[in-house]
Amino acid sequence: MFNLHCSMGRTKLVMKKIEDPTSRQQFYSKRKDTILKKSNELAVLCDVDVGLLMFSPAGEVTSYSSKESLEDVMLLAMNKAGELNKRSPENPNEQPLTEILTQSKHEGKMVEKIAIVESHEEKLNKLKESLSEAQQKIRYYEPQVENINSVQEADAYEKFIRSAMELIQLSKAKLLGGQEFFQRNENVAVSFVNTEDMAAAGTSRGRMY
Amino acid sequence: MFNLHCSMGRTKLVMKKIEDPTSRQQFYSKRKDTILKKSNELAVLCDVDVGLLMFSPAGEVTSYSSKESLEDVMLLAMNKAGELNKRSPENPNEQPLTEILTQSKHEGKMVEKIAIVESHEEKLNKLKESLSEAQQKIRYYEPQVENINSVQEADAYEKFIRSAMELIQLSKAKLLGGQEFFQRNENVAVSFVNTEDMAAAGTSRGRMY
DNA sequence: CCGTCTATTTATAATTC
DNA sequence: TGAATTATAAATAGACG
Repeated sequence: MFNLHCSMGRTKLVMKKIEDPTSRQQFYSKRKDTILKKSNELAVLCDVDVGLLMFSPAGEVTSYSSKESLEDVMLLAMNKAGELNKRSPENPNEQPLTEILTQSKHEGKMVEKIAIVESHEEKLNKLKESLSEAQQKIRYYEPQVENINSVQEADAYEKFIRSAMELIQLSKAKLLGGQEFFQRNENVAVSFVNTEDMAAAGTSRGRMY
Repeated sequence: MFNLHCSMGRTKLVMKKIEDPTSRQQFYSKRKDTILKKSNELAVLCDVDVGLLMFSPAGEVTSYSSKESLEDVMLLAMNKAGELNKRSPENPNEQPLTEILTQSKHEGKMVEKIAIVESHEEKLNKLKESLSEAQQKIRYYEPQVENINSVQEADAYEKFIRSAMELIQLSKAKLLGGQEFFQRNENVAVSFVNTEDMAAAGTSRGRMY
């Protein structure tokens, strides 16, 4: 139900607490630096305020802020939040623009993500279906000999495969000029009797029997 | 001396404010998501507390915290040491941070959603691969006559299909007591010569000529 | 404006020294 | 053990639609 993996490098990691303390601390140190670096890049390149707090597995605090102190950034956010609380009492209908912007953006994104998840679920199911269908079909063409228990069953498989063979033979005949309908190959001879079977074979695609 | 550049991709960027507002906003959006994701990874993999606050160029606040609220993380840090207490806020907690708390929850859910999307994408890709493989195989068995342009091509298909037929014939022969290897059917006769072709057909999958 | 693609750079897990 | 190396995955800038 959740993201199982993350990260680059030789292999992917499971999104789950690293149990070995040494590895965990090592991991933390590296990743912490990267996040710090990227936070700083964001703050500088976009000229925005960023505040960051991280606790190491040992409890050591690392903080970053684009302003003098992290508190300044927090206060900014608090003020922002406070602004959102202000409503003009005389005009209850009049919502502060900032509130509309921020809230709707959040909601919008949530809805968007949920939509993506749903669409993926749909795609997944369709794909699974297609795959299962395709694999079923392949079972007809590549039957497991040990699973065939009767001549009738074998005949059913054979019929199916024969339609494919007929298609090819037909194709070859056409390519050779359509003159010799009965083809002879180095090591295989196939003869056809009527075209009904061919037609039937041609339309038998998609559904099995 | 210092890091004058940053980033991956086609070129390096100068560590300086992006002047074009559109580019800046675009840059912010992408990078913000990455930092959120990585912060979450750090929190989960290392089982530590992380708090993050980012302002967009437009002033929109994005927050993340591994705890219920960013406030919790902040308080943790404040209790930890005076490191962050350079300035004691003149209006301490005059405004409860309910808004931030709410936003944190939103972001937390966002992270979760993003994770789901990613795991789905992974599954999707795997399925697509399997399906494409299966369909490729089926193309050998159900060639589109109109797409076969040479006898050589037709021969390749034929060999492939023949191996399936041989399997069936073999199976039938066994079921019938292994006496008649050459089967005769109502309207089609197929004879086999050697098994080399089968092997060849079996390995020729993937690419046609 | 927003997604997609691709070449390139970064980040980094595993491994080596 | 831990710093350096290597192989691999992720991030992402720029281009295109």
